[in-house]
Amino acid sequence: MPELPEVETVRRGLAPVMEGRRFEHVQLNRADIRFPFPDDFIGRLQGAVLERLSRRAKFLVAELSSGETLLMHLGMSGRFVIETGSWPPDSGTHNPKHDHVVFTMSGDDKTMSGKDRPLIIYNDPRRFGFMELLKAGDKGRMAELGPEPLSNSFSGPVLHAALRAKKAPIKSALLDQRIVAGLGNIYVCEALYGAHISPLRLSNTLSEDECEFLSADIKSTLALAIEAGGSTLKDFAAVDGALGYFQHRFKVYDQKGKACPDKHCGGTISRIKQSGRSSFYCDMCQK
DNA sequence: AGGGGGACCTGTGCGC
DNA sequence: TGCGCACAGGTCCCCC
Repeated sequence: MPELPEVETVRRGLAPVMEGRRFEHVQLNRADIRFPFPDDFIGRLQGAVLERLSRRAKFLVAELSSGETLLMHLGMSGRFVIETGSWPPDSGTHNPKHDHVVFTMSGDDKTMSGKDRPLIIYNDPRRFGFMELLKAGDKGRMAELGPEPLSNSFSGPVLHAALRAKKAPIKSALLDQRIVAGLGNIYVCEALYGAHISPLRLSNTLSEDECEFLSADIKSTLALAIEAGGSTLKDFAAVDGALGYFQHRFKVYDQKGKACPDKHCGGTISRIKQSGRSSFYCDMCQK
């Protein structure tokens, strides 16, 4: 999926065409993606105003005037495309085969005529994404999330405390959304490289200092990626189709066989499997 | 109870 | 060119 920086980039792209607008029409092209859509999904959305679009970890969180909250998760290959007019889009800019949800938002009367209302199209070839509608106070699938990495609730001491009782490799622990919420495979690899920590290290062996470095590196890696507009991967594009460019800055992710970016190191980036997923690292400078 | 592996899907890129 | 396999950003569920 889109990891935290990509979801934040999507949020920033969607906010101007969704916040303060009413769901005039909701179209579902199938009954389920990863999970079935909520009961009466269309009826509960149509007519409601999307008051605020925020983000928690990798979830998009839309607060509605009805009092309910729409959660949207992009899974591995979900993306949003903004169009105007009617579905299917006639622009030919994308294949509508995997368009699963189409939101037609109310127009801004000052600048848009009726037929120019924004269409927000959810496209997801692998269908690992999902949407939930929550009543007030219900956190749904966000219930177990750990601290938001860019907030003050996440720090070296907080990380150290969370890792203390964990025996799993640090790579697995950082992917565990209960430890810290929003990291995925790419940014875990990148942050561990920055902190000079091997993905193979067992979580409970990290010192307080190492946790301080690691938490700082997680924050800086994510902040830099958000600033760059999210990474561009095969299945990800910013909602307006603009390409991000953080991919050109990956130091280790998908860099197997390349020289360690640290000129003084002289190591080579390896790829190993951990819990069925690829880890990229330099065994010369990550210990 | 924590942790590892498989499942859920489609698409792409590679080697033969 | 075509086929088959490996692999892909995430999460959930089952089993040890």
